[in-house]
Amino acid sequence: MNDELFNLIERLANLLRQETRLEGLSLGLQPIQQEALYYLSTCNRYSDTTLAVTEFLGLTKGTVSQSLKVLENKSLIIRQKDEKDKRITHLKVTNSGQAFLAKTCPPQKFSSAVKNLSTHEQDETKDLLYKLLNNYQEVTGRTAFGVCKNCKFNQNTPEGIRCGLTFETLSLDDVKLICKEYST
Amino acid sequence: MNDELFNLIERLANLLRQETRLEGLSLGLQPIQQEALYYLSTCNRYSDTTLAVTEFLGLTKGTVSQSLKVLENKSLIIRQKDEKDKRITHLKVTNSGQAFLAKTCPPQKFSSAVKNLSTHEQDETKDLLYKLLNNYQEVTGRTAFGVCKNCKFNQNTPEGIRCGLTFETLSLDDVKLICKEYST
DNA sequence: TCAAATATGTTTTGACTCGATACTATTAAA
DNA sequence: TTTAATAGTATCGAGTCAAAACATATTTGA
Repeated sequence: MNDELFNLIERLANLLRQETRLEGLSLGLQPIQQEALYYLSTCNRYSDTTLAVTEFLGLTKGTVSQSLKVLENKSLIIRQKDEKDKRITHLKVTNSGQAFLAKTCPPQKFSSAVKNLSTHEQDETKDLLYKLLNNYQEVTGRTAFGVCKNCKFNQNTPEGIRCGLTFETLSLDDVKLICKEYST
Repeated sequence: MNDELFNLIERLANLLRQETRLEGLSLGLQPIQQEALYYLSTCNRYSDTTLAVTEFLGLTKGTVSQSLKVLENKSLIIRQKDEKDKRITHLKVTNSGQAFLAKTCPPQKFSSAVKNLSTHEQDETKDLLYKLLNNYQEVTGRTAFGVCKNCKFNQNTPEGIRCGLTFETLSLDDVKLICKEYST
């Protein structure tokens, strides 16, 4: 059974990677670079660093550093030094980066395939994969990476939404993003 | 929605790849080489060629040829010339190849994660991913790769099970394997 | 019948990925 | 104030990958 699930996920991932390779051809972007760019477009301001990308992709920081350099050279991201901690550099997706992602991510044929499932099936698949991923992340002991508003540190106070870790106020857009400190 | 599904599959695949990398360390096997070996252990005698592996992994035949050379050098597979068509070479997994796969494929932590789902959830996930993969393969126009016994060419005659394409008799083990001619 | 087209597969080349290691700079801790 | 930890970059070598050229074997078709 886990055999079959393993096989299915591998094959879906192979197809995705293949389509991603084609979509990235126009800008000369490799699959892994597109994944990094996509992640940066979905994460919040606590999670837009080289190290966060490293944990998310499951690679080493040296490797990721190189991929990010490519994205910067192509003006798809820009670097912003952190105000308080000068070791940290924030990575922000530029407008042309957003434009590229809007066209290519998720790949068109994948979206078509998803649309051929019923709405109920789509929801069901999402829930189940989410459970599986959570289990897997727990077993491997990795950073969970979840959506801010579902996090146990997320506090809805009379003065607005707040993060219980940083004590900063969060906007309605903020809480939709992915955070590396996510915990349940 | 397809955004979320895309993201989930990518992340599961990243974790799998990472674990695969670790598991392959003992034999010096790269993730893609392990995937090829795993495929060869699950496919039938019509689908154990360089070209079939190429289609399955979605790479080019030159690339795959190199990965297979590594597997052969490590005595995890052997080559068998086809009797009828001398262009074709069949790739068979050796005993040590099978032993390696039994230990590492699917990765242990992934299996643990799957076991934390209920039996019903596991079945449900499998069915949904199977549907999604089928849709995706259809949209991309790729070879489907399905299990022999579910194929429209599979014929259950009084003289035994037969393939309607090759007209060869199939054993009970044969029909459990993956075939590149699979069609519904 | 026999040349042209097609199919299976290998080899080579160059761009890129990746982990490992060593390195710099900044911050935290003892 | 040393010492350790954190964030990140640079370099190296092994390996992936697509593309192209190549070698054989089979099929097609005039």
